[in-house]
Amino acid sequence: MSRQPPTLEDVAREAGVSRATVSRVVNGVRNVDPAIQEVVRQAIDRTGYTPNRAARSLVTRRAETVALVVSGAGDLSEDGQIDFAARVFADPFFGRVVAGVVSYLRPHSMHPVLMFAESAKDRHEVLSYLRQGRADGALVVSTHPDDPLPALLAGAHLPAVLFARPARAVPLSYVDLAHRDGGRLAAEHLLARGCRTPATICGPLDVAAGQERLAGFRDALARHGHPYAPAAEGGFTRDSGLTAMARLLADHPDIDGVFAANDLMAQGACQLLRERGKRIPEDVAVVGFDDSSAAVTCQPRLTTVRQPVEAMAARMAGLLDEHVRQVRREPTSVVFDPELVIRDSA
Amino acid sequence: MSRQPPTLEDVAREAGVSRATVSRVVNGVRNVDPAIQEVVRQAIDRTGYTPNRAARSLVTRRAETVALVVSGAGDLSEDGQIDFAARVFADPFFGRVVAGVVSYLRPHSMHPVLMFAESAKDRHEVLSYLRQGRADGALVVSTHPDDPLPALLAGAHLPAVLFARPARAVPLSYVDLAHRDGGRLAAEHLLARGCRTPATICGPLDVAAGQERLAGFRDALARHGHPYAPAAEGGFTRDSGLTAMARLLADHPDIDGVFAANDLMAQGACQLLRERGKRIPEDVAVVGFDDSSAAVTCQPRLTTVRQPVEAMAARMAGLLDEHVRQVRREPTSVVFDPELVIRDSA
DNA sequence: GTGAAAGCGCTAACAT
DNA sequence: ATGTTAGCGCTTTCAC
Repeated sequence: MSRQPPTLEDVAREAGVSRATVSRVVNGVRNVDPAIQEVVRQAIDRTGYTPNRAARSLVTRRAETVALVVSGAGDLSEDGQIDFAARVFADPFFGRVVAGVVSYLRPHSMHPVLMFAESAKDRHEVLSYLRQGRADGALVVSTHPDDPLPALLAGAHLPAVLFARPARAVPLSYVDLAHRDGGRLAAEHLLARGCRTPATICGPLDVAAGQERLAGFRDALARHGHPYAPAAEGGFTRDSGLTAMARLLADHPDIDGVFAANDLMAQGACQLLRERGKRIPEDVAVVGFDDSSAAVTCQPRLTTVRQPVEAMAARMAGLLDEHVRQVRREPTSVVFDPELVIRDSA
Repeated sequence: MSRQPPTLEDVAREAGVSRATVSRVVNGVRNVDPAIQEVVRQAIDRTGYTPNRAARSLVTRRAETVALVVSGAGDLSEDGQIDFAARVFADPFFGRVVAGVVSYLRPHSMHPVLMFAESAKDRHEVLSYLRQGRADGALVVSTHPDDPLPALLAGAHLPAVLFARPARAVPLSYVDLAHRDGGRLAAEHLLARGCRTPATICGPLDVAAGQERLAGFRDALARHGHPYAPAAEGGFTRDSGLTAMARLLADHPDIDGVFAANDLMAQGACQLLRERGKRIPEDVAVVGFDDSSAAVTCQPRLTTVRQPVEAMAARMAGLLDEHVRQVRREPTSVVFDPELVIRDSA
């Protein structure tokens, strides 16, 4: 049915020049007579020519594609896989990562291939994907501190950049947030609005982000004369925030301020608080973390510590690009600053 | 630093056979002596050989990659783009689509490239991406009835499969849900539990899914002696569900059952209902649609019409694969049946 | 400034 | 059953 797509050869014949010349104008290389350039350009339009990427990649050794891999640590069944993917995107965080990555990639005419790596087999697949040259490098978002993928990537000398500092040191670039400062911001805001007994729903303590946000919160509190703040650990999900809030309230009924280590948990906390008839922020002030879509969906709208995920993800893509182009050879880290966004909950 | 990766040639030399033989064992083609197979396999292990995809694609004319494109109808600015991507993933629907697509693709060692097409330029880019042979076909999820992409794809004879029947007929395969049956299911359940004055928060009426769910709901009601049911139009977002519910309640204070055309809107409706002191389902029963993660997050957990998004997306990928492999030549449609999932809200 | 020609690494006839 | 060979479409020296 559909005839073969036109090749360089076809365009060259049409324009009455050589393949090399056409290639030069296609790739915007100088040293081509403007008049000939025009002729070639017209021939391209007439034929509807589009360069064949495989052929180009074969010689340039670039795929102009990066792998965006969401990586766990487990070894899930096939059924688990599908849940993993769906669960991952249930958190507004990943949508923002995707948005940020694409915002960098698109203008550079690169595209992300989505990969999920939850098992040893998956991880092997990611490596082989890169080794096959199907992608020039990997952008990896680990969901688990024990994720072995970063080390594997580094060991294979494959270009990769991480979102967040890995639990175990690995010679790879990463972008991150000053989580500790974020915790501090939350504490100071709660104190400034007059909270007497602040508490926190912290993130999983085996994740650096969880630890650091908590540490920053407690440090700031301590510096203002609050030697102790109750904490209940959550799992960064809405439900876990809700149950953590219930525990907190049971143990310390007089709590009047809560810092939740992400917006989802803050949302859960708000829900429980409302069910218990507490007014927010009058009875209990709530500060979230991330400034994700959940922050504005929440009732009331969340005062929260903003993590500029889109910008971070874009930067991550930029770093990878530099590594791929060999403009940057040594691993580096870029740490972003959090920012307090004041809305209605505190 | 890193020496060139090994090629077929290297393996052949190492194994003492020809390139062709190595290629045969790599591609699992029969007609290779088991003993030689073993020798070759060892040589592959020893050299750490991985086939170069560009070279293979160049001759097979297959990228083993498909584009997963989320497509609108607008012509947004660069800033709009990033919002679009983030907004898209804010709906749990897309995470499920991704999960389903990946569940088919992975076992077939194919991978999805994520693309967002919100402007004419974007659409052109999708077309040229496919024409360049970087992806073998497109899986498209339109977010707008006026989306011109399906027609462009069909016009260019590029393999593509749609999620949901397009507003304007286009010779492309698609998967869809029997939305009308879904609306009927909701109506019958509400009636069966004794609702006297059912109403609906319908989806946007310019989208087929919105229309059909409403029509199915009203038809079923009519067949049971309810000639009229109040409807308020929402935009498939939580907020729009909340305000639609408010309108409904203002105009018809005696409503005792609501069918929301998706779970997000049902969630918004529940929130408003609770704020107004209505008990769910005692005072007002609520039925959602989709059975997304929002259904179980909701308070109370949502009785809802299940749309098997993952299975639909997987099937969509399967259809595309058939078209790409030319196993299927004519466009086809696969319509899935909805199913009522009873939980606590009705 | 332009063309000729040599591959990039692989698959698929075609020979043997 | 295995090897030989001819490309796939492109970029890139190297001559001119």
